[in-house]
Amino acid sequence: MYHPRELYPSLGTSYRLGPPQPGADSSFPPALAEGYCYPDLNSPKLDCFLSGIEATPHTLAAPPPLPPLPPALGTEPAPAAAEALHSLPGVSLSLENRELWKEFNSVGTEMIITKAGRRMFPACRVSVTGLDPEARYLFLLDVVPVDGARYRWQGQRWEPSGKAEPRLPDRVYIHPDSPATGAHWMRQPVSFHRVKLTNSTLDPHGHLILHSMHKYQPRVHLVQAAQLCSQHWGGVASFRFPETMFISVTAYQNPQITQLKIAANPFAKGFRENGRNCKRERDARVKRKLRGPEPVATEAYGSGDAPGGPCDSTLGGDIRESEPEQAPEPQEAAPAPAPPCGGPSAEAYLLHPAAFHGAPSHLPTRNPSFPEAPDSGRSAPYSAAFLDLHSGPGGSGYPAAVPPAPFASHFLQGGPFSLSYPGPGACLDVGSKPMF
DNA sequence: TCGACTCACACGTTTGAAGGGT
DNA sequence: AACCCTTCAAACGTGTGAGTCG
Repeated sequence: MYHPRELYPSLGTSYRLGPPQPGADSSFPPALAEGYCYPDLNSPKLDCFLSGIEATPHTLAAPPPLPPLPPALGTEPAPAAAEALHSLPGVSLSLENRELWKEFNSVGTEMIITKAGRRMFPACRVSVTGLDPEARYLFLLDVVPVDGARYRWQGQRWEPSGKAEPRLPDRVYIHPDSPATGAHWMRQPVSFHRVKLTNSTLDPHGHLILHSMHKYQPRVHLVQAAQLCSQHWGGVASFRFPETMFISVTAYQNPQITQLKIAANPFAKGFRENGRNCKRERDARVKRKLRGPEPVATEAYGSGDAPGGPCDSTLGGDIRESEPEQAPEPQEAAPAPAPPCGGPSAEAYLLHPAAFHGAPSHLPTRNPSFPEAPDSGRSAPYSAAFLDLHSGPGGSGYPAAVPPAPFASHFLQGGPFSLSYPGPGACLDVGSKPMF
């Protein structure tokens, strides 16, 4: 694996990547292994469809040492403007519901994962600026392991308790509006509330597959794509927000998180203090049941807005994100009647996103010809069964102002992209190392 | 025995079809 | 015919707690 700092020494030392710093985070303790290198936190985990881009795998240099981890979650200062880099100059992302995330993060965010798939709450909701209004972009979300440890709740806090499980198939969630114009994306916040997390390794629904009791970091990727069936992808930028880090669980461990979720998530309204599903009411129901038939409840059941209950301003946008008035212009989103695109290509990605969501018939298979990454501890990547991303010029249709940075080569080799501060609190990642 | 996981459950929210009015 | 609005039922999203598994 390459590290951008080695490839591009001019980036300096504050590139945000590295092992946890002891004591840096009150909620999430440092990983077990001292000096553990983040597997690929700072590289877009899109190798599920990028790994097959090149016919022959790279010969890898020894992994360079990694710079330190970002400081405590939620307390991270804004990165220095000159340290970020990507190939979409001027583009910045900000986390819309940052306060809510920070509230969860201060306790230690947990995300339920189930066999059938569970939504993330809070959801990643970002607003973007600096896009070319005319150009088209894809918005992607993925979740990568933060370290090589498995965690256990010790009553008061999360403690590392052993090595992490082997890496699972990498999956990427594609925002349903993709591809859409920059104007569309900048018109309103972009919400990923439909993303579902699962612990089912054979999940057929395309949910993001995670291990329980592991720490993860969501990332948002922005990819410039000239058109729906584009053979050439343009600039790429990847963002992560430290406050969105979470531990995946099958049942909540920290009661504080449970209370926060109930308070903030409208779907859990029934569990609030005055809800019929709150513990007191449920206990009462059980007692009544034991005594006899439950009388019809006629008491005025409150609106569900518990006193002091949440006023999650993000929910409206999150949940109603796909409402008609926010739906893209027909020619913008145009996900429906797609022209036939033959052969493996980026078109396949756009036309068959399920392939990258893990639909059974399209699930990429491991490519044994690719050697295992030397420093990641991960298994060989999944080959791109449907994508053959062609780099280079020729009919991309990109504005001249945009560097002709082919998607594939960007992720595979990195590049001397112009620098741009990603937005308040956001850490901007860039694919600067080969994926295999 | 214990921790992690699964499942059924009750309840609230969201969604979209159906119907009626203008 | 084309809208707009309201109603309603089904689907979906929640946390809970009992049961299961290793």
